[in-house]
Amino acid sequence: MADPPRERADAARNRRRVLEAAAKLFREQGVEAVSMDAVAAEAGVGKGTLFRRFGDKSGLVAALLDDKERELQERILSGPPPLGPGASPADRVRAFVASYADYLFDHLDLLRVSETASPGARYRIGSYRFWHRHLAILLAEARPGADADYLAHALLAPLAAEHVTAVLRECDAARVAAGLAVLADALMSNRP
Amino acid sequence: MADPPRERADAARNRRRVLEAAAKLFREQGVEAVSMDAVAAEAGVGKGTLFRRFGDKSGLVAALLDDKERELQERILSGPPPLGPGASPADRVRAFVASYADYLFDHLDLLRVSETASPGARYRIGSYRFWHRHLAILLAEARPGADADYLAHALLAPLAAEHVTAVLRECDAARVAAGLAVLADALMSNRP
DNA sequence: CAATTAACTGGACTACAGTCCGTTTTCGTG
DNA sequence: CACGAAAACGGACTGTAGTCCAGTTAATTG
Repeated sequence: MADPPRERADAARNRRRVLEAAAKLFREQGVEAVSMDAVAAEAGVGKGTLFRRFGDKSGLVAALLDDKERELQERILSGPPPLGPGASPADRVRAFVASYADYLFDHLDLLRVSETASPGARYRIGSYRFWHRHLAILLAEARPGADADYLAHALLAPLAAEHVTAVLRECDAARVAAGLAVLADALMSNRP
Repeated sequence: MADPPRERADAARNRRRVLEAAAKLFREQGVEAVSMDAVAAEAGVGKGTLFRRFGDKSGLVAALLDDKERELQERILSGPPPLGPGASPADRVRAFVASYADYLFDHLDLLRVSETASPGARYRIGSYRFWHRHLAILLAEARPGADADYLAHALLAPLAAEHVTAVLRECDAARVAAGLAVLADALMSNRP
């Protein structure tokens, strides 16, 4: 019934070429310095192809991050506690914030570009929805009565790549991680 | 000794023209839709002049916001408590978050452009420094031992115009304001 | 294996941000 | 008022993001 719409061979070939070219240029020159023109040229592909496939730079970078991101999501959905299921909501929130911060520190440049390439990009990407949903469920469980949906957004705000980049100019990574933990703790405690 | 370097008459005239033109176009077409070319044309001024004076769109918008921003800063520095001096640090933080949120809701479009025109713009503007410093001082007083500097950044993160814009697509302003209050409360409570 | 068709391709094209630099204007000084 | 330096002007110029569409190519079908 549902025909499986397979990816055409040339399309697959070009996708691979583009991702390899992008990875190479980003490694050599830094993510921000590389233009889409340059990626297309290095990949031996027209601009139209590049944009048709990835939408914009944010999409291209997101494709490069896909594996790492999926791995973190797997650990959340079915990995060992406290990040995975089994621990208390409070512990899982703390574990998420810590793990996400690690992920962020490791891929700060890519994430910053992916989140800021177009206005509001961060909040439209599928993965933001994932992180938000995960936190909202845990917060609702840990703090019944609170506006878990909003608080999840608020807790993700200081995890924005651009925010962390700016803060890292004054505070080192350890302070940021510790501060985030304090913030998570504060939010998880049911205050009078 | 220090010669007072006055602003030249033509410079003043053009500055006024540009700000009037920008205000008009922003009002008519929305901030995002107006190009710098259009502002220069409407003002009857060359692009070079526009960029020399305001740097980029972020700077132009910041100039338009200047009055409102200064007013809020005045109220913080010397207005009545709890926003101004005299109230407890916790109350002043709460009052700041509420007042800043109002300011944000009132000028969301301008602020979003001003914060996102160039990468990291938000954190370079002088006013960010002001808000941060204010919060850091209050937090240090209310939570001795905590990393007030980092926590001030973290509390400003969900007050980013782009963040609020994105969240407003799901939560109305009242929920955002209430959520911010909860967040501020959580941060001010000295937990075990 | 030829015909069909849907998807993919690539580069010319538009619009915008931001720079550069030769020219013009202002304003203090003699 | 004339002059010269400093400041400001403005528009041509460069580089980039993103669009568009006429031509090409891969899969499918009889």
